[in-house]
Amino acid sequence: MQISSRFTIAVHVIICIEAFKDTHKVTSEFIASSVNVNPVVIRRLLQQLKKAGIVEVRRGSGGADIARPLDEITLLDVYNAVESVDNGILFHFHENPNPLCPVGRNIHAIMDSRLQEIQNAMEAKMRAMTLREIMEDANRLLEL
Amino acid sequence: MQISSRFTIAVHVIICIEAFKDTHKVTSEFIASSVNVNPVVIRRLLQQLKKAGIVEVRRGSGGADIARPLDEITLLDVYNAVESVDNGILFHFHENPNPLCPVGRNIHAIMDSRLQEIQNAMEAKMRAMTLREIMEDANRLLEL
DNA sequence: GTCGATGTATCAAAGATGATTACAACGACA
DNA sequence: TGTCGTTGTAATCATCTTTGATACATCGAC
Repeated sequence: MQISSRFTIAVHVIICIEAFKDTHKVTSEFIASSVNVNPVVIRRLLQQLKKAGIVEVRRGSGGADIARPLDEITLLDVYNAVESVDNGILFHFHENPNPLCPVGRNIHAIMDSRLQEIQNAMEAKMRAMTLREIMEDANRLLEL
Repeated sequence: MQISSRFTIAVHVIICIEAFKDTHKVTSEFIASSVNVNPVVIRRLLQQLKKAGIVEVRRGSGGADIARPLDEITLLDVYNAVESVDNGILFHFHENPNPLCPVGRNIHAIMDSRLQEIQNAMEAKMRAMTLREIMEDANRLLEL
């Protein structure tokens, strides 16, 4: 099972907002045409990013801005803003292991800390990547 | 989006096979009652684990065994056996970014290596956890 | 040949995703 | 103040994935 495209789209959205902030009014429709999805999908994502304090969106006049310095936004912030489900637990556990079986009774005690450790490793990597680094790479490519 | 319960169920299945190998015939029905799912779900999982060389399943007489030493089976082996989709790519990318937009044209170049790095961190953790360690923890709990 | 179990097809139910339409509310500006 | 472009959001739909469930041919041991 894969992590949904909302995450990669969200990064795409942020890069667009930053890259075109001086030359275009970056509306949901503008972003949607770069990502190639429906504008409503972008608006919904922008709402999630706004709730997380990552972007600001202007009603009426239209357009969006980044809400805080790029080096204070990590990929984990973006991920949690748009993907987080069920208290941010990555691994879905089968719901009702049989308490009458010794294994069923103890499977959580056996696995929970390990699953958490795996998730921590992934999140640590994401936390170490800031939008600033990503934007620097992007600018290098966009200028060519 | 969460990783499906197939992964945690698969680990549960393996622990059951190992824990009860001397005292029960470990059939799909037996395992299903510990996990609390339909036996067919277990049989499908056993097929995936068998294809990965992790378990052996006996037709006719019934029952399953672990196919190789527990310290040569990692959580990553189990994960790949039952969850792997789309060449093992964890992050689903939006399909058709606009090649006429500089950002759309370069989004893969900007993100692919970073996404891979995140996935690598997660897989490295899983590779470092063997079924042997897990079984040792399990035995400690099951004996109480 | 019987019997219990596996291997697998098929269908249904439920949940998530993303596309799309529609429209009220908003803010800037003439 | 009224127009206009845009956002915020609801509603609906098709599609996909997961899981549950039934059914049954096939297998291996006895």
